[in-house]
Amino acid sequence: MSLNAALAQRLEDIARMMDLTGEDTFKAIAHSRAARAIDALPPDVATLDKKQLLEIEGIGQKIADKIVEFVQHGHIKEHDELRAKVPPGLLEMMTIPGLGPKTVRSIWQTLDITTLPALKKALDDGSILTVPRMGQKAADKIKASIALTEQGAQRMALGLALPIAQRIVERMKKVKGVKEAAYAGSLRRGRETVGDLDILVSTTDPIAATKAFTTMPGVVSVIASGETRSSIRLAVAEDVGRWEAEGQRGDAFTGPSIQADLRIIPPASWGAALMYFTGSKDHNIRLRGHALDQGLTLNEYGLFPEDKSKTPPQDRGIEPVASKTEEEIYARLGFPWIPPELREDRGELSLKETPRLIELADIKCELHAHTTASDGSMSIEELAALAKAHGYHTIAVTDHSKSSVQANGLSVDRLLTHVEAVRKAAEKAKGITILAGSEVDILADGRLDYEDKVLKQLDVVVASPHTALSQEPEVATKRLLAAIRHKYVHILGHPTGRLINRRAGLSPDIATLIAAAKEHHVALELNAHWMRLDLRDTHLRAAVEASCLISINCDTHAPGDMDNIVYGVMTARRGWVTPALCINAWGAKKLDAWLKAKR
DNA sequence: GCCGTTTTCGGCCCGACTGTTTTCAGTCG
Repeated sequence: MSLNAALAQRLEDIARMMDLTGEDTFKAIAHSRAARAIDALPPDVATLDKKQLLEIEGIGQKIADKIVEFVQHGHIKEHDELRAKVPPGLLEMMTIPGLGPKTVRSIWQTLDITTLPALKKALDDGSILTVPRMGQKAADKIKASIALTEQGAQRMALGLALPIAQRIVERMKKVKGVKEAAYAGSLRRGRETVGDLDILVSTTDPIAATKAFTTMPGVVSVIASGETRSSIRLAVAEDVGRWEAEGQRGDAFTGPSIQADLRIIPPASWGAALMYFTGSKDHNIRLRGHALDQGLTLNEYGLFPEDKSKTPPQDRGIEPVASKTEEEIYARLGFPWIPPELREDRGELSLKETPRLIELADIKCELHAHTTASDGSMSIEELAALAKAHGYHTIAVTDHSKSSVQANGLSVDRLLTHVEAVRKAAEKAKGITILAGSEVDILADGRLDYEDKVLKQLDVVVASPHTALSQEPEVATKRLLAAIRHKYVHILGHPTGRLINRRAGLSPDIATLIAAAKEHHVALELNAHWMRLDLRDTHLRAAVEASCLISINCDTHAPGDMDNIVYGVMTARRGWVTPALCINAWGAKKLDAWLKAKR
């Protein structure tokens, strides 16, 4: 775990323990906000002095002192003191959906329950019912929620969630009375994982839409169902690398599932609702603040004049000043339209105009792909045909190097034979450039898996770490720096080696890598596979600020893999990547000149 | 605890749904 992540965890724990001890809620919120700010921070906090810390939004004198204390001593006194007061099991209890600080505190003080097993016992023997405001229904819900958490319900990867959401949207569009349907939430913002699916529908027949939603195939339970909102759990099943909603299941279903929420939106409020439910929460809070500054109030029904009344304006027949489209609401507040991927309260409201971020149509080549020579499923010709079908001008054949034994990596002899075959295919190919390259292993000590005289013969070299992915951050930084500084390396492939929800990967000092990559004209890869998305959004943002080159690649092994570019582009946009900085968006000539400059 | 183009004090986003109440607290997003 990186220092930033460890610190963010401490601050978040402080916030949660404050909730539990009945401390001022706003104090807890402030710590929680600071935790998120630290978590999204590209530079290592240890490299920042107090003055720089204070420049970060949401960090003031007190929290800055706590950060300095953590960096210098490895712990925070206030954290230690709270830990002494608050049993650790309570924090675990609070991770159960539906169990908030008030309820956990109430259970703690009434029954002296401080662990999850003790809570389960109280739920089973009925003693939980002696807690104030705790009835049988609430107890049943908590019980079901614990069961769900224990079976490992975690945030679903973007690449698994998006196809499911798209299918639900298509289904809802066919329901009688439905005018518009769309997905929102973190999925629309392109986050690497999503907790649930937010589906928005505007319709003349809310009852039909609600019924269609709560009874569609795959629904295992209906969590809530009202006039404007319904929540369900959907069973999902693996299907050729994707997950999809399965057929109807009984109550006993305990397999993987995801929550989906339906919101019924009045057509006149479509833009306001889309904005509201797209979030992020922090972006919305920031926007509302700006609205209040201008004597306006913003909710999911629109932007209204603020008049301090307790009854919401839409319930008093007050006309919004903007509500139909996102564009008009942003414009009325004095902002350009902000692309969903940017709405994370990371400075996007300082933009004077909508930035020209990278788009799917900008991608013109794939520079990291495998064939049957190593662990891919396509021949050179099939790979080239696929790239051509995607409208690309160039495809790079980059099979694994010799140390990747598990991936049938190529010995020097096999590589040279393979390069011959690639060159022959390139001569015959029409309308596409085929490059001979390698995805060469960066060995644990930073050396590359082939000698220089071999690498020199290749058109493109992608250097990637595949083993020793638990190295200490300092060792990993040195290792990757060595690869970046290597004179024949073009691209640093999936730099951290992480696998979402499965493997943390390396935690190198990203700022150092970015500076070196910039200096040595090396592109940092954003591996577009939804299991990787490596580099991640915050790293990319730091790279963009340093004008470092980015390469978005699908790491293609099989025909469907090139479609993962969607997730790469979404992630790149979250990192504010522009077409100019993305070498895959360059024309063939510019790319060729850049590649040859290293030979 | 943070923050400030009316503020260094007094605010801090806002609404839906559920369950336990009988007018509202808690949680979520």
